[in-house]
Amino acid sequence: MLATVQTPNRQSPSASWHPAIGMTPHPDAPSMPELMDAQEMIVRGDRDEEIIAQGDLARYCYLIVSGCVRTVKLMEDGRRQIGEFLFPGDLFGWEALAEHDFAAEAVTPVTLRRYLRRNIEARADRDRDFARRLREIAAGRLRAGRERMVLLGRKTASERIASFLLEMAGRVNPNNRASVELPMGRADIADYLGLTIETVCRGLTQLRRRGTIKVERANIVICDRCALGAAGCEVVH
Amino acid sequence: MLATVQTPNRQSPSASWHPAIGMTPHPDAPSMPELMDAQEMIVRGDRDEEIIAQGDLARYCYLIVSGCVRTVKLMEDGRRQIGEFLFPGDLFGWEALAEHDFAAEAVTPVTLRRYLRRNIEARADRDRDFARRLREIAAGRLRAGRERMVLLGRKTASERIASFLLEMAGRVNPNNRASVELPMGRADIADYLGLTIETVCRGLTQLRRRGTIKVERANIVICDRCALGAAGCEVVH
DNA sequence: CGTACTCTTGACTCTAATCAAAGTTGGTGG
DNA sequence: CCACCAACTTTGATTAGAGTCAAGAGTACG
Repeated sequence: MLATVQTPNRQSPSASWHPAIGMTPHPDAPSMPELMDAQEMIVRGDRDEEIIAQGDLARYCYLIVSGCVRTVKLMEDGRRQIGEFLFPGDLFGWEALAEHDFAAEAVTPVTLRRYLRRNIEARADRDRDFARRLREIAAGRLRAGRERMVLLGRKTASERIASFLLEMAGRVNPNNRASVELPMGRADIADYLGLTIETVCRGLTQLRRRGTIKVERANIVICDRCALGAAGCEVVH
Repeated sequence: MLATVQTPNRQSPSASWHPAIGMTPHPDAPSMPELMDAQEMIVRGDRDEEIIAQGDLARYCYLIVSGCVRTVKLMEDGRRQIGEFLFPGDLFGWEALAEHDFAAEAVTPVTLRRYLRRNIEARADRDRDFARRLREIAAGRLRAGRERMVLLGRKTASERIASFLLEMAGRVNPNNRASVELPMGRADIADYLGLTIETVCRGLTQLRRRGTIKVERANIVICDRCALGAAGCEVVH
């Protein structure tokens, strides 16, 4: 759970004020969306590193520059539910109240751009396009959430797995949707889909035996996109 | 699937332009939150009436004045997932893109205040407090959604039922949390919790036999709030 | 080269779904 | 006012799908 510090050319004396991650200001970081003030910082995190802890004071939010992040909710007895996997361009943590109600962890090594939440709010107050953009982001998340409730509440194990592969095929590498390099392990997939590791494996095996996909650890090749859509109860319009 | 028209003292000639619900403008309707322009209307809906259909052009959104509404997503084979139950003061449908991605139906007879979505957007653009309020609403929904993912993905049937009763106890009648008059039937509860009707019944029976609750059709009395919290894996802070 | 993971497969168990039927309740019309 | 019907709820018996437990196969890394 340690953090790596990106060190561009100058070192900030106030680099250690974040509870979980060491960091350094970085003046000319990539500006994925049409963001933002000064005071933002580039933050790096190793695999499995905690970026936000559940219950953290919600001072910051983050934009993913590279890598993959999972949001996690943990029950007291250890049961775990992953809320979403996030990818470059995704903003998270802005929608908190006083405290973050979920943890965010690096699935792969990540580069993040960190913002003060109050700066986000301030910018939303004075910039209507930005505010509108925030509403769109929120709307998108709400839609995705409803779709996931159908998955978690009503789909069978194999349907969940097929849906998952299609979702990842669209998100991980939008250029080549026929092949996915999954950044997360089977345990994460299971906790995302409300299943166990074993059931995820069996589901993948089943799809492989049918010739719908090829599986080689993290690398999934989608051989029959239609069959996968059907297996995942994809709604055709 | 018919709609009742509230007829105050004057009749609008343009009263029938909504596909699903007949309606009449009403100049002095209750103004639950700090809303809004003219052009809003009071709409009434009977039990089980469809307010928004999945795929509807997203022109309107609604504020609940009285009654209870469910948001529904339907799979092609009929499996159903209820996203949320909404109560007076709740706004829904504002977070759509071009089309509504879910249906909204009246659980009980409802009174709604209808707004043009573009008016909401316009008001958000020029009124920063209103925009902020919208963000807060969205944030609340996102939080609730994550909590529900834990429920749907990781909780057992009895845990879901206990959690549900506590949630409703807090929402239906915040004054008296010891007794809940559930507005929805067992089928709706089942589709909200990702269970079957039978499992919901058995769960309630189990809680009743333990003396945790009393059940009389829609009326639930919570006898042992602590036991119910424990049964629902309520997180204590 | 061995150790520690992660992934996969198999055998068995158990929770919740399915199928079936018997209460309850509320509304309607005689 | 009462009887009947339809819808909803509850309970029981059985089944099926996913979880648990256990062990083996691959891989990555020191």
